[in-house]
Amino acid sequence: MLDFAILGLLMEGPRHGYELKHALGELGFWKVSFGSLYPALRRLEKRGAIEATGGTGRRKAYQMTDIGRETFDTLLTADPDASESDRAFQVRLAFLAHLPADRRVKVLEERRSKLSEQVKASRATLVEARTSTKKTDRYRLALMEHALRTTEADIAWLDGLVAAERRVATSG
Amino acid sequence: MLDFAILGLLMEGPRHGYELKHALGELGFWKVSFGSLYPALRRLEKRGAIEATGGTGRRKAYQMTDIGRETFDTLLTADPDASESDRAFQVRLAFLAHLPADRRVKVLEERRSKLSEQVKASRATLVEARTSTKKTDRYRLALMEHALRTTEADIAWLDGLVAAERRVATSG
DNA sequence: AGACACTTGTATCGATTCGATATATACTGC
DNA sequence: GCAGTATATATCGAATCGATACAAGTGTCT
Repeated sequence: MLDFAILGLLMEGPRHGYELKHALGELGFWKVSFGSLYPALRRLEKRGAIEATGGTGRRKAYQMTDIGRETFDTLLTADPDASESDRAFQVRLAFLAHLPADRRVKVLEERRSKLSEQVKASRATLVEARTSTKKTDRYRLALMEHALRTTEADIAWLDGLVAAERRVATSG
Repeated sequence: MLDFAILGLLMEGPRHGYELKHALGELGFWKVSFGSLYPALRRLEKRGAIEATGGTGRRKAYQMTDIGRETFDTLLTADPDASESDRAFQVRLAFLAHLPADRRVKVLEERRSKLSEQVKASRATLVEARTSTKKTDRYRLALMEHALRTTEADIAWLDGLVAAERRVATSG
């Protein structure tokens, strides 16, 4: 998953570790640690997916290999199973532009339907908590409500993305 | 952190592993894996913070010990450093009721100020991305905007909690 | 009654990721 | 020339994940 993210970024040109960390951090949903990043780079290098090209000074720039491009494409194309984590989806979305335009909406809609399930379950739990004889702690109730509202907001956001996608498809 | 969550739940009475997992999952922000949970239970047991009491059938119910209550109180009272993760905050919030009422607002406000910082940084990055010569990928832009809006919503939510807190303080 | 699926429940394995820390150079403002 | 910050790579131990195994209990269809 980190591997996929790294490969995605390297698709646009060589980068060194520090740069990769910041590029990922800028996306706003994940501050990768060096303890994850450097091992991941070595992992990818060992698999032959990336290779180090001399970088200026201390820098060690990495670039894609043919194997890397293949790996990226495989991961990108593999249809996401139901157990995909939030983070995995967001990473996938970050590189969705690499997927053929006609397959993008499907990714968004599958995510949407997963979140809808979550909302359903979440609502049921809330009702349960509110009507239960022994009343739930108010902070925990607040957390549950917040989680629900956040997921609903995520769905609305996805709807916006789908709409934008269709707009681009018809106008382009 | 998981340890703290487990202790917090056990403060309200004995539970077995499976129950703990579901109770945490219901909060909506964390589906703990068994691979985390069972080792955590063994960890806590070894430290003497919890002890197994016979449970029905296969079940192994755990309950707090004096050491456990001490540990929980220490973790609860320790003021959260700046590097506290999202999850750590949410867990802390779940058990905020155990903290004396007059100290709760401070926890919420510290969290708020941390998120405000994040928003500031996030806005700057967004402006950068939008005005940059080479335009940022539209999906990545969407992710950045969404992260920003989510954080703003979190802040509004916290404001609501603070308001509720003060209301309770004056009325009670 | 027997067969089947599903939920409940504990447990462990390897791999990933985190958070902290070490180390050192480059640049920036005073 | 000095302090402070940003840049940069690296590694360690511990926490967590995701998958999987195993098995008892519960319901339900025929």
